[in-house]
Amino acid sequence: MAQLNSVAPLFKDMAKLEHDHRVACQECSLYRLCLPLGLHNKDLAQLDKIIKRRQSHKRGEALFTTEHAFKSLYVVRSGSFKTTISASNGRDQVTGFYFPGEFIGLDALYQESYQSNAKALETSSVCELPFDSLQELGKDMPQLQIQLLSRLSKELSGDKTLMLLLGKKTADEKLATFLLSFSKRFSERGFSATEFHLTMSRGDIANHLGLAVETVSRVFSRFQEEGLITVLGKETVLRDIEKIKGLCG
Amino acid sequence: MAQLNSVAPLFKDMAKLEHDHRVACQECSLYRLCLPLGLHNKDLAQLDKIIKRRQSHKRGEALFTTEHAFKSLYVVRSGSFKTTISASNGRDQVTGFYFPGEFIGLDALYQESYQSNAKALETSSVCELPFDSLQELGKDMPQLQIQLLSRLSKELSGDKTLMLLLGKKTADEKLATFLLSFSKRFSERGFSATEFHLTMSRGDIANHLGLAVETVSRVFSRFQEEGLITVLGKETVLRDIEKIKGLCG
DNA sequence: CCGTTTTATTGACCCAGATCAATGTGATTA
DNA sequence: TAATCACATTGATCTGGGTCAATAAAACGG
Repeated sequence: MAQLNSVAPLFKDMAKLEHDHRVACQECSLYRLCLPLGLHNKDLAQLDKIIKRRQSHKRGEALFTTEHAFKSLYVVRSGSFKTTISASNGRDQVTGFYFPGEFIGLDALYQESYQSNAKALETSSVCELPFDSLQELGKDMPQLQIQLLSRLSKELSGDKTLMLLLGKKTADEKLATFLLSFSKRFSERGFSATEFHLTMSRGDIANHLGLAVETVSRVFSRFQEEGLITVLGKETVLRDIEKIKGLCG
Repeated sequence: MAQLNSVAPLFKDMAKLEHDHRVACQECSLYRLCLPLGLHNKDLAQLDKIIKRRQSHKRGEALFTTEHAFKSLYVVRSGSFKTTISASNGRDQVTGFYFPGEFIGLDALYQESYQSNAKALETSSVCELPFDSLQELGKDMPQLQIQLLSRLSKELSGDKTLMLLLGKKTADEKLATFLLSFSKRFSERGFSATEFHLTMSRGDIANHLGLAVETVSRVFSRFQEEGLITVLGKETVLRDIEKIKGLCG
């Protein structure tokens, strides 16, 4: 489908985020989206020392599961992840998608045990923050604690919004809200707000939004017929953002 | 209904929590459920100084709304509250119910503006923690920061569980889960795990669980027919906790 | 205490979205 | 490059729980 050719270069840009994983916070392109924001240079250097910059995870690989012992928080460095929790009967819920600069594992620190499973959606890398060291560092770096609190609070706020979505919105509203949330997050990261690649499967999207895969597929198709979007598999173009906004409820 | 007489004394005990609202943290019966847990006496005294112990709020009265300027976090001292967020079109979602010792307003600190509305479900009182002072105090009281992080993380974890409920559970499973969650929280507060008073309306319960009022009413009735519970308006007795557990999914 | 309003229950009916089924399409391996 | 497999789309049908409607029963205000 020719009209999607213009999108391709973007996905190459995306790959640039998979830069050398040893680069320090100071030079990291994610700086302004990440934990160190607001830290003084000296403090930043301290923080830098405790961060383990890790190998990349392949698509489908677990970053952690509820079976693993809690040791670290993670910040996405490149790529994307999903988190899930499971009911006793095997059903599970995709609780979130995570992009560069976002924290994974914040719900673990209450009981110091992972409450969810995190899995890479594509080849992805993370910065690992050993929680003990982070705690230690926080004792004489109040700004770091404040940043952490702020991150937790942000995720909390997002989750409440998701409760509204899951509890009160129709399938159309859910999809529209989902698309706009991604548009916002991509543009915050310097990518196009209207043309992007959805790294997760339709199944993951459906699960996250409390819908059946078939419903997601149908709504995508209908949105396309109505000229709101263009979809070709995972490549997505928002053609009428204003109208999509109007659909969010 | 005679079999509910035995429940009455409990609701009187409940009223005891509405004790003198000037009592200091050190003597407060909520101590072990509340923020100061783990603080040294000296620190506790410091914290005590910044807390504003406030008048009680009447049923239906707002503790804060998204219109109010963010100034404080609150801990429920007696009674109960609900929080809601609103979609643009007027629909709203009950995001949580809050009991003595629980924090309200944690989702506000990211943007330093309230993201939800909090309303008293009965005559209730709170301890007000001015955020500026709390922040200041946190700078040389790492244990306090850790407690705060822990509280946020706990709420986050609870919200993920609620996403699972909203996205994946049937009406029966939702109600069963709801009842058990209350049972747990009541018993943590020294009340009966099997006999309690639900302070919120059927409408609030329905909204919170993503159901219609009529459905909640019907499931309550059916659970009663099946001998799982006894309900008389808001008075509730769990008659077969094990079977209810089995229904949670 | 009574009249009014709000909240709860119960029944009858309906629909958004789930489930079932068939087919298509794209990735992965050899 | 064909075979396999996981994922996606589309259509047909079904159903859990929503909506509408009619009481009933609390809660409230005077």
